[in-house]
Amino acid sequence: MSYRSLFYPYAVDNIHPGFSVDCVILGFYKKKLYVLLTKFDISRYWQLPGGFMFKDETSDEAVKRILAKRTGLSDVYLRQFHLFSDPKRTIMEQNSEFVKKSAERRGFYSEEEKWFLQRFVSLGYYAFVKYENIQLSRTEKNSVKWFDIGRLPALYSDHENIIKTALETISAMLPIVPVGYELLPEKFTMGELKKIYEIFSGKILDRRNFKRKVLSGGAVIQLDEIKNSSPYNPPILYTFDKNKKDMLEHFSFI
Amino acid sequence: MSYRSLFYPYAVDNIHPGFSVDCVILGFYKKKLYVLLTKFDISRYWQLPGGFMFKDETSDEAVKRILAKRTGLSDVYLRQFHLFSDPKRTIMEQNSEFVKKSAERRGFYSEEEKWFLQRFVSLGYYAFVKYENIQLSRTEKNSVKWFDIGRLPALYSDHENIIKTALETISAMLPIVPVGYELLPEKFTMGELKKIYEIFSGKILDRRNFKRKVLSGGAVIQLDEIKNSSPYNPPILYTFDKNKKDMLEHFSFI
DNA sequence: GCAAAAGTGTTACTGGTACACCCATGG
DNA sequence: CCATGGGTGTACCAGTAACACTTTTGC
Repeated sequence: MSYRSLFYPYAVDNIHPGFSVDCVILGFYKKKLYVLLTKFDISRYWQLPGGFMFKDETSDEAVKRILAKRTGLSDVYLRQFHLFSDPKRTIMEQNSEFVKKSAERRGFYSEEEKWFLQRFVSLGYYAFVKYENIQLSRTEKNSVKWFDIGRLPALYSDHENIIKTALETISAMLPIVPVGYELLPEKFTMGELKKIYEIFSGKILDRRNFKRKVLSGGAVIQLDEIKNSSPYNPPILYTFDKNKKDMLEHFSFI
Repeated sequence: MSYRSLFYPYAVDNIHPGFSVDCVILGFYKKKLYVLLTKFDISRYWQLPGGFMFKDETSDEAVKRILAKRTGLSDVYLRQFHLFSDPKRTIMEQNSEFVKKSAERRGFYSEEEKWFLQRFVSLGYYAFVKYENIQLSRTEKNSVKWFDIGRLPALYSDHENIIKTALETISAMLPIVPVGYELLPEKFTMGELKKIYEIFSGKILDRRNFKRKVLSGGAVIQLDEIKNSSPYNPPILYTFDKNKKDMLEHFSFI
């Protein structure tokens, strides 16, 4: 059996040199924040979904392409947040090991993949997706899994730092990031929305004041429905007013 | 007379490939915002101070190096804000013309400079400097000038867009950017501080409310001095409380 | 009946907004 | 004496913070 290069479809002559993108894909599920990570079977580390930029692409297009491949989703809220450019961020031993294992499996060593053994700067993106909409497209060579943001496994390269920086950036910009809108499903409870803001802000919010403020903004409307699947006193469901979607980037619940 | 390459000290084998940095250096003087631009004598366009990143540098180090060379300043407030990656952002005709003119002047054409005729992505930084501290280090081949932000000349490549994006970014993040602290001299008047916030926010602020808010924060202290050089009723001078400098990144005058 | 989640309303305080009058200087 | 910049204080309103009791459900 023959293996295609693990770098496919990337090669030295079709990518922008020394440049990669990495994407911190966040999802919210049962009161917790999760980040989507992938692992190649021959790698010892989990890593952020990422890849390279073709010569005729913008970085946004590259990330969208990569993300569509991993999650099947398009139209995802996606923002670049930082370029990671420390010359020491690329851990050359990890990359060498990767190229070596890939070569072993293919049964021959190819000069072709030498381009991978150089310094890369990486543009970090964060993305918000609706957890339930994602179907993890695992293949035999490539696992994809959600990880609780508080319990990350050993990560490739500086990816732990990329995740940390993403979360800090989002926190700092919470008032102008539509984090609730993007992370929650169509219908959600006030408790879920509150929880998201609590996670990112690191503060406990008052239930009653939070609700009043959210509803006073007018972008969230109360439905005539309750979520009866939940235990205890069933909560009311809410939804975002799609007409006022634009407000969400400029108005804040916090 | 022989000319050194205009790209000196950059060459294909010492820079990170396909990557540049550009810096929007802002200064405040007499109620107006200025941006620092440079022009090579052989170029038809003004441009942002920028350059390339050496193989052993971070992008921050590259920008600091470039900025020190242009302005003589170190310890400048400097932040990356966006990576410009449109494949069409590099206007190849402009670059070709530049290489050609440079070659003509040197009297020979060198293959060496071919690396300049490729696609570059550029990491944008903004910097705040104290206008009065800058001495423009013009050379015979290279002009450096302040331009009123509202009256820019024809700019190289996508630099007009980079400036526009920088200003938008700063506006969006005004509450967490210490714009007053970095742009104003040691001693300043309340009117000057207010003007800076008005420029970035695009709003007219109430003099009395602004002052009250600023002083209630505690990071600005009133001096026992007036600025008697000014016309009309001489204003009181203020200064930032250096002990509370950290607050300025987290507290807002607006 | 107890624990957990969620529903509801009032009060007090603080911070923001709006606004008017006076003073100093230069032309 | 007028235009311009700057100094000062008050009154009102809105938004925020703090807070208690009741309901539903499962165990």
